[in-house]
Amino acid sequence: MTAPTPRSPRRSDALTRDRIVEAAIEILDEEGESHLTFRALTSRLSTGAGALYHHVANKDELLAAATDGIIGRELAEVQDDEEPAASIRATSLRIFDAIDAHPWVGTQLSREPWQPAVIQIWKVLGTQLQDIGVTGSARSDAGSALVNYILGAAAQYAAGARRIPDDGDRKAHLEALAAEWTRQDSDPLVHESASLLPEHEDRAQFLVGVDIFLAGITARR
Amino acid sequence: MTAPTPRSPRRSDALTRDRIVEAAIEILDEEGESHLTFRALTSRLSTGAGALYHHVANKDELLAAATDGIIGRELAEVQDDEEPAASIRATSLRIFDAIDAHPWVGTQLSREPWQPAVIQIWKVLGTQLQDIGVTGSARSDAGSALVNYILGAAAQYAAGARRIPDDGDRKAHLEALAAEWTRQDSDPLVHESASLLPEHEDRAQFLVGVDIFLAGITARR
DNA sequence: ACCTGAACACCGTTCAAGT
DNA sequence: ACCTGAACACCGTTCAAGT
Repeated sequence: MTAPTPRSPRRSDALTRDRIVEAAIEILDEEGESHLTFRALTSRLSTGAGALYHHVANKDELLAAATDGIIGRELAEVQDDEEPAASIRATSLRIFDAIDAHPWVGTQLSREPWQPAVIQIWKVLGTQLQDIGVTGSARSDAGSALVNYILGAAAQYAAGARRIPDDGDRKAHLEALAAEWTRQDSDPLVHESASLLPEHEDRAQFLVGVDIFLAGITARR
Repeated sequence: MTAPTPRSPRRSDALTRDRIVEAAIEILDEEGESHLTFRALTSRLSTGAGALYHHVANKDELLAAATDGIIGRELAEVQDDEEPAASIRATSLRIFDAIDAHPWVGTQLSREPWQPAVIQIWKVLGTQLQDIGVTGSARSDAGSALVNYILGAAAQYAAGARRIPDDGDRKAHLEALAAEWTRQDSDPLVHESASLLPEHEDRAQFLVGVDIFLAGITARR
């Protein structure tokens, strides 16, 4: 244990790990994943590259910390519903919405299974699964299915949203994509999928997936 | 001028897109994702960078083509079982095994939703869902849930396998990870998960996830 | 201890020049 | 048309030198 050392007044702009992670989140949100570089960070924080490495091991750790920051804030808001299945739906939607607001989080979450943000998700959903009466290795199996579904959907929707912006042109984009599919492929199933594409809503479809897994977990209990 | 043109041993034929994709798959399999560079490719194919760009638009397209090559070969082997649910299990396991053999495929599949390999997976599973009696927008919802689960699990297991090699030390690695979890976290749920970790089998757990999904589809039909 | 910023060892991609 | 390979505009990371 160290004795409380008297310190000189902290410079208000002292570099800390948190400040670096915050700056990284700003760049990721404002300019996108490809613009997060150590050079952009040093410029935004008016420092040198070596200073950043004094607080952060490398870029992977920085991305994991930024992701953990976003997911942590979101999961802190989770309030358990009286109906345990409703809590699982709410948690899943929170994660979906966080990724919708920060697409880079969707990419990062599927990159490293034991990063802090993924462990957080596991813990919250694991507890909620316990609440609906799933325990032991069944909980571990159900949790893995649900987490893998959420992370997979997250990555796909995030990548899709990056390509097809959710603006006024969204429907036109989806119609163009549907037209491309039907042109390239005569399979009637592809045609049917293409016809459904323009009306497709990511968030609603994501929730249907959560419900399918919940129904499956209940059916097998 | 003297007679026949000297050629380097690997360069016995003209450069084609297929030859480039094959060489990329070799590098990815033998040396890993981080070693696939255009410089490594030019060296293996005894050519220049510009020549590669004459056949392939960029690195993303090359990775998508390599992934499509692996997935295409694997799905071509799919034979429909008499029991339609068994066909879905078999297809899912084929994709899992392909990713187990080529971890980079798992990473790539979750990067771009409308790449050829993902569309192939959609088509095969969509047809098999049709066979168990799911049609219209229900098929689209179920297909999205199943594909997202498979791709999410694929990415997680592939990233995990990269960190914890499936060799004699696997169990020791998992025990060390479990010990780390329990040290950092006193939550009894985390302790229970940690105790299950060393005996955990990715492939079996993946299949349980597919079964949960199938049970959910059946329950909601 | 904390920070600076030049230097190192790479990248993907382009393009004038060759056959 | 197809190919070559140097050049360009970047990267993440390191490290001797400063305060």
